[in-house]
Amino acid sequence: MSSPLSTGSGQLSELQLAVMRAVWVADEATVAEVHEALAERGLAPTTVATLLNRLEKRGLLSHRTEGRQFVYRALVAEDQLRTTMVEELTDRVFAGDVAALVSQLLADHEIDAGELARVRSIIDARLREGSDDGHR
Amino acid sequence: MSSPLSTGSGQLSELQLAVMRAVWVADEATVAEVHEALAERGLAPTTVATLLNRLEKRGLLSHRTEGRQFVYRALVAEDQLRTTMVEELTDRVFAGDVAALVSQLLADHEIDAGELARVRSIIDARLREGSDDGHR
DNA sequence: GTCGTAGTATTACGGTCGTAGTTCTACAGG
DNA sequence: CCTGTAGAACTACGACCGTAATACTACGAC
Repeated sequence: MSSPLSTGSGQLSELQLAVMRAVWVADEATVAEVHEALAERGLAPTTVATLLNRLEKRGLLSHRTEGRQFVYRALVAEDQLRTTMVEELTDRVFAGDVAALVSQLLADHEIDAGELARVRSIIDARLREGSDDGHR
Repeated sequence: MSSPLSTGSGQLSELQLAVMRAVWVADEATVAEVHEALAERGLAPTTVATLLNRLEKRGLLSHRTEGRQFVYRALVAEDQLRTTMVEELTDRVFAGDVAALVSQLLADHEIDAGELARVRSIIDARLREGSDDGHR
């Protein structure tokens, strides 16, 4: 726990997340590849380069030089980022009360029964697992 | 559905939320009162005034003049804001997959059995309620 | 060796946020 | 009437975001 995520505001914007996603799915990606992946947004290539640059400065990406282009890699896993962002929202908006957040989610959304059952089975598994080992 | 929240990025920072909270709990609050409520942050009174001002411009607050001071009121309910913010996170980070978000929450947190049971009962109620009326 | 060009580095600009100093205005006390 | 002062209005500034134009550099083809 020393990644830039734990160092405070791990909030990424939609766009930044999109860039991260492009890198995640490709595992490694050049500026051109990320630009291509975000093609439908109509961004200039230099814009994408700037984004990657700033993300690297934030410690979320790193790059190596291959030929004359940069190949970026993520320094944080998607799960980590998700966790951090969810956690921050939970703290900010629900004062850390996870159950309250879940309630809100369930209350606000038209979740089909299948999804609900899925979630419930997750909970059941958790409950059943009891505290036999606490946490992995 | 025409509040500023539905109009795109309803993301508020920690500080902005704190200000909103101060107004929400007081129902109406002067600059001085909000400043007082946020006292532990050690902000200058003018800073608080600026915050309130900008929040008003964003359409989240309004004020009336009483004597020589401003009395602010929230134009959006806390629930609305919560809903919007959670929704945005769900979309951004989980592509709208609420169940995935819930899974993540359950996986990442050490939620005590009581909380889990609470959440599950909410789900059960939902499931039981079936689709008898859909939504009020 | 010169030059086109791919691709990075630098710079920019308008917006917002956090933060607050400075200025203006008008009520209250003398 | 004059003035202190409370409190709002205006201005500011560094940081970061979205966006990108422009500048630079070096490889590859002649």
